[in-house]
Amino acid sequence: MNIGYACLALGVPGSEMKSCTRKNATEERLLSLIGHNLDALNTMIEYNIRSGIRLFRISSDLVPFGSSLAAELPWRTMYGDVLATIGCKIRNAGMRASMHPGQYTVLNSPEGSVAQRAVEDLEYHAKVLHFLGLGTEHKIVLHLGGAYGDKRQAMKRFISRYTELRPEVRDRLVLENDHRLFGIGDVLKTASKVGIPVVYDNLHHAVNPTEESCTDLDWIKRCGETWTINGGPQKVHYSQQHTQKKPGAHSDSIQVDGFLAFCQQLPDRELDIMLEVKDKNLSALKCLNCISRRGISSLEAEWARYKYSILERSPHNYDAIRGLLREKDTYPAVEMYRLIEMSLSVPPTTGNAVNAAQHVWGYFKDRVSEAEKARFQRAVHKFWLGETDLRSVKSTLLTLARKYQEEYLLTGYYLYL
DNA sequence: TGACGTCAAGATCCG
DNA sequence: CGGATCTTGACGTCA
Repeated sequence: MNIGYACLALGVPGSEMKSCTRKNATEERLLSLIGHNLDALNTMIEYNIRSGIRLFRISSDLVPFGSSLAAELPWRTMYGDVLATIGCKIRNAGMRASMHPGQYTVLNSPEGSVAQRAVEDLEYHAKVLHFLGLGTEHKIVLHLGGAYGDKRQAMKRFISRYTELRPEVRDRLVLENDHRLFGIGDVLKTASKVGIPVVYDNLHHAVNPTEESCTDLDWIKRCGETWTINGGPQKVHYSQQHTQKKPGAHSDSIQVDGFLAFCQQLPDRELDIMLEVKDKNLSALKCLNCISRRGISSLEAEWARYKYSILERSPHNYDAIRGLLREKDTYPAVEMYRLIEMSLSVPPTTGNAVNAAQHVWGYFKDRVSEAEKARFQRAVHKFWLGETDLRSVKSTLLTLARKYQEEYLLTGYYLYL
């Protein structure tokens, strides 16, 4: 079973994507952005391989305005080497990549120009995967589109537009249920008419269920039948409801117990699970560490990345986790992540937050300029007085960590959580 | 016409 | 001036 995350990685220096607005989008600028983003993608792929993550969604913004302004630019030739390198790494690692145009790519729109732009957008996505040298098991996930007051008609229009797509696009396209209009029943009905594989999204289903009273497992089995041999293993999307926000909003992190319960009822066959969650790779690593025994050193590495975030919220749990990891012949993954989740669910007290920030400050306090020192102290002081929030203290520290290349802090989670 | 979702760019504010 | 923080942009549908 592969578990993956979408588009960007936290705590991976050099993986940041860039973009620009339409009015600043000269050819020159676009080409340089594409070069930068390909390097960033390469960095993320290398991180994934290092971390044992073998499922990854490539951001649609890899090529800014890829289906319009940049569509005719020679980025394939200019960046042929990086493209080949990235593709090789993905294939050699047995990693599966995917892409997912957003809610604004609407193939079934009654408006011809909207549908045409959707076609161009899908062609752009297929081009990225093709230029990377990836086979058709590396999919493009799409929603059915709009309803326009007549769902059946809208589903029919999707099918007719789908059949007109170029084979390069059609062979990669898979359909996902959405959280508002087309439930998994609608999607299966539509997809089965033309043989499109279906991605089941559990949270979309929870928010927008299909009439029939089926469990996640039932739907996953039914979707499984749509995945043929050359399409690769079945894919599902898994996410959890954010406890504060409106129904359908993704949680900040995947709760390990909910995830394990979901996994336990899965069919006994190959399945790729794409997590949709704010903390991205952090949850992917967590889930991987919890479903397979990856050695205590893997947990120690995780602890090193989490520890200041725990220190600022729960010094008690900080000690408890250190205690857990002291037993070298155990593998207390689930216990450790439960303690981490428990800690992260409460906001830091002012005193603990300042204490943790001072610990982190210790990494470069001897090297910084007087001005930087003053800036940090002022930020802490204002936070102490309640005049600003912790984010400003952390962003000051992040700026310093970048400037002084403090790898340990840049690859830890404290500055990003 | 604004909400929806998501990210970084761009604009502005501040010491 | 440089860095922190806020607002805007990009996209289409629907209330």
